[in-house]
Amino acid sequence: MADAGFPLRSFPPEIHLPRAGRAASLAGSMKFWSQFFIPTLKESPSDAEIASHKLLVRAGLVRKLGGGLYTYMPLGLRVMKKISQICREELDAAGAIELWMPHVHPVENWEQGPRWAAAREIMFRTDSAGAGKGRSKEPEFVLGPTHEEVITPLVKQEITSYRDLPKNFYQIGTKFRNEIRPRYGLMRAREFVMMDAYSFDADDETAVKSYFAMKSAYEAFFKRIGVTAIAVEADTGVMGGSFSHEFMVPAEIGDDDVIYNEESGYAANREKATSALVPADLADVAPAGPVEEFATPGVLTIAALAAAPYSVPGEQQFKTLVFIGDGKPFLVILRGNDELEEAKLGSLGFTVFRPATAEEIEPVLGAKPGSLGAVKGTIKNPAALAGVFADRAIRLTGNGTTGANKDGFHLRNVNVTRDLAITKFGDFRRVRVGEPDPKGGRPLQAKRGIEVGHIFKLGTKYSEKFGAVYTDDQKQSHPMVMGCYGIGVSRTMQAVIEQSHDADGIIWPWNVAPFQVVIVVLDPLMQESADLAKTIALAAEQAGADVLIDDRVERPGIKFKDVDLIGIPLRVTIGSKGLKEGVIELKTRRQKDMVKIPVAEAGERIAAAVREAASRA
RNA sequence: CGGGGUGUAGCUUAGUCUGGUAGAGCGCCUGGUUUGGGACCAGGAGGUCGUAGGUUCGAAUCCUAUCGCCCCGACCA
Repeated sequence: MADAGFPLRSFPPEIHLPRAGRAASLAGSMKFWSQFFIPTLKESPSDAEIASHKLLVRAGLVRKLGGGLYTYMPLGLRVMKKISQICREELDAAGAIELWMPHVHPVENWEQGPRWAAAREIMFRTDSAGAGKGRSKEPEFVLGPTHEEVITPLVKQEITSYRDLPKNFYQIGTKFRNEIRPRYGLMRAREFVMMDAYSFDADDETAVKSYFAMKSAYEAFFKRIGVTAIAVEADTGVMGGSFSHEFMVPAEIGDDDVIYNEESGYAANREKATSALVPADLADVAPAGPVEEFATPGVLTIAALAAAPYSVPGEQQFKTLVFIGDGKPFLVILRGNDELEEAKLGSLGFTVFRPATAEEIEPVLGAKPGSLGAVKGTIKNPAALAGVFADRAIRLTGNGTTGANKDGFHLRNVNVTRDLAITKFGDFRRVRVGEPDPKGGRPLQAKRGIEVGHIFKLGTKYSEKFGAVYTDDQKQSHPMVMGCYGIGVSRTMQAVIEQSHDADGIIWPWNVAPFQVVIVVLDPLMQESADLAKTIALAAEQAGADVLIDDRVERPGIKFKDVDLIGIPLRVTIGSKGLKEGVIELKTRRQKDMVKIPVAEAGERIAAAVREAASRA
């Protein structure tokens, strides 16, 4: 068989640009499909549910090792590198400094930190009973899910003066979380790639500046990689801290609900979202009379009390929930028809909390679930309670009904201020679509989103625990004010696919495409095709594109299908049919139509197309 | 952790209810015909039916245990 002029691997050496003296870059490294490795699949793997997960596998970007564990294949790795590099550039521009920390942490760091109790569940750790395997004592290690417990002691050690602040350190690397249920490919993985950054400031004012500098860097980052991500107010969760934004990619398959109103600009994670349901100047309803007890045999639910013969509407009931926070029971009071937003209990300051069991409830309140209440004087052992926390919305309810803390009895004419033993009001209910938004009073809407980034203003939670203090110009010692910031790099790659694909495959945004130009050589054994491919590839590469040359000896259908699947933005087709007319074809992944370009102008025109695409990206 | 499903060739799967020679498509290998949107013909290789025990003359199939994976829920920096 004639190998004349091909495969393209036999390129004469002079067309390879010299490496010496060039900066390290992905650019200028054209690949030949026949020499590269892009194992595409016609069929979707049976364990993939969502489009982006199927495409990740079908396009040969990743392969699964086990649940939530993935190999990044050569093509996928190229995308990951590009996303990381853009992330790096934007963070550097914002003044952050890259470093690299171990991902294996001594467990002591975590035991000393503020969130060990809450975080240990999801952390991989060495077997503390590992002794007896040859060594009498095994040190214990955990795999880092993030690095506050490493960076804070480091900064404590290295930075002691206000002159060295502020500082913002970041790294891009592997993170480990033993997710209870990994799913959707890279969306929720056990091992994943994340950028994490940590800012240290002398005071609150500059810490806020650092925070918003990072917010801007994030916005620039997501814009550059070509993904729509919106910043929404978020719950601080286990991280703690004073405020927080999440960056969400809108997508049906997202894990989070974003509550928003387009006109007012309000946007928040449902866990954090609030509404203007309760007016600030709300006056209490006048009591209709003294509290009355009445028998409600067998009535254990809000719905049962709302039904005949009692007919007390849900919003006229007070719902009493019992939780155990750091070992002590506490109560949460909501309107009967409202749902608890459990994340909001995080603001109460407990390290860990969970719903109480029926056995735990009875000795404290004096009744079983279904007849519980918080009316003064009815609680069996009020001294045992860590507090009674009431959702503000219960103030909308006057002369309501609640459990009597006596099985089979309820109380009516219950009024919030007069009758309930409330420690503190707060926002604990889940908002509903249609309620007035807190910014402009317009109706709230909801959509699903994928969380791809998260920024927190942490305050001094970690610096105090680890003693990360500095001395100011008055010789006074203060804890540093911290912020922490994360971007899920691998998750972002999948979010891009989820947001940018069609029935044929992925449509990569220019800046993160594994290759920006693919040259489909339909007759790779023809010398003329091979020569032209070389010329065009060089021109495209010199214009700044990463070039893939499909030099495989395959039928055209297979080549076109593969190219669409892997989503390369610009496609140049060289075929004998076109060459007879003296033309090649140029087509974008996004558009169906193609333009014919005279062979003589090919290099120049392709280079122009590359420059144009790059300038638009 | 609770509920549901599933495990058969590299991939997608049929067969399991009702026990009796393990089948197909894709992919792969050989030869030929093809050649601008996942071709066709002929031939071929490839399977401890997740694993371990049990029932049976006989188990992919029935029973028990166990492991993996997927979905729903809980959970989720």
